Amino acid sequence: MIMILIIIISCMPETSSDHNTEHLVAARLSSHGLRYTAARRLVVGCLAASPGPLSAADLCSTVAEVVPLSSLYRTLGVLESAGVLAREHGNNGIARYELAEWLTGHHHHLVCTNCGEVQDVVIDAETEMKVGSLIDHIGDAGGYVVRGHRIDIEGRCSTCAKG
Amino acid sequence: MIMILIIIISCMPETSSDHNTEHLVAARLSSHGLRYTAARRLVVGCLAASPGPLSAADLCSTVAEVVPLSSLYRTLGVLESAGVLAREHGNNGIARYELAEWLTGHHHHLVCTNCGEVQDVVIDAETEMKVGSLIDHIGDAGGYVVRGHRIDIEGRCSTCAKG
DNA sequence: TTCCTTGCAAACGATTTGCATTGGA
DNA sequence: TCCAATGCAAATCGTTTGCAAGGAA
Repeated sequence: MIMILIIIISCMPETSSDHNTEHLVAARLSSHGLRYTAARRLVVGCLAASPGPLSAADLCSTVAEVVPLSSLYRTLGVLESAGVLAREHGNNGIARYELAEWLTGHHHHLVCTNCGEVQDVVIDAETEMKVGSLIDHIGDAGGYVVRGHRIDIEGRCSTCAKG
Repeated sequence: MIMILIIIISCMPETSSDHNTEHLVAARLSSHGLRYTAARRLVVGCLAASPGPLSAADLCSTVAEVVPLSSLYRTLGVLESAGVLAREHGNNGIARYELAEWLTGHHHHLVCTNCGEVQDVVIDAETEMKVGSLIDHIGDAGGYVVRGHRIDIEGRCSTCAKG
């Protein structure tokens, strides 16, 4: 089992920033009195390597051999409440998880209305600032104390647009 | 039972535009070979009168005496697939329904991160155009054929901000 | 008569949880 | 040793569906 784990981990793409992510997550968990176990590393690694948020089922297809479904959910729950992960719900009601923005940076989502794929997009700083300040004004006008925003851009991904 | 229905309907706020909505919905359903029954009128009426999307449970608390839960879900399903309603999922995974944008106009949502309330907001046309064109560019750059967008403004509603 | 609609109860599926066990610091 | 983490099975809960009865055109 440990060997399987090692194989899976060693097969995962790894960038230099991943090392930093690992370190930050470890520190965060430790400061919450939580351990950074193999299963948790595996989940964080998968999410760090993914171009967009993943559902429990998505993750399960990668980690099922080492992490049973119920443990996967528990892992996701722990990581979410520690602020390491963010959860969101697509239009089908299924939860998807991604690394929290303090780890990945602020970004938005391209959502394919055909195949359901979700892809991260980063907006250039200037545009983000423009959009952000417009949005903050709108929130204020509605009597809200604005804390943030989510933008989902809906359309057809390059694959589905061809069909 | 019919009397209860009449009482509930007659208690609902009704604006001049609601009459138009009724008419448009009736036409849409009819063109799909569907009937605009009392239960469906009731649901459409509730949603038209609401300042934001409602969950099945929200609706149920209003209509439970006349529409059992399973029928409510069926009603919502039929109205959605006829394009009368749009479904969305809050961060808790529970489905919320609202009238489709061709009935209400394009709008966005203020989401209270504390109490979960969702409120519609309309952005003035000029701002919407600016934001919209920025968003379309971003989608294009990501290889998407952009069809629309959703903006959720997150913060604390005026009630929760006081606490 | 035909077909849409309804209601009840049962089924589903994603997610959560109780409990006993394992394992790391 | 102590407490967090795990695995299994069972429970939850929002939502869907099969089937038989009701109702409008």
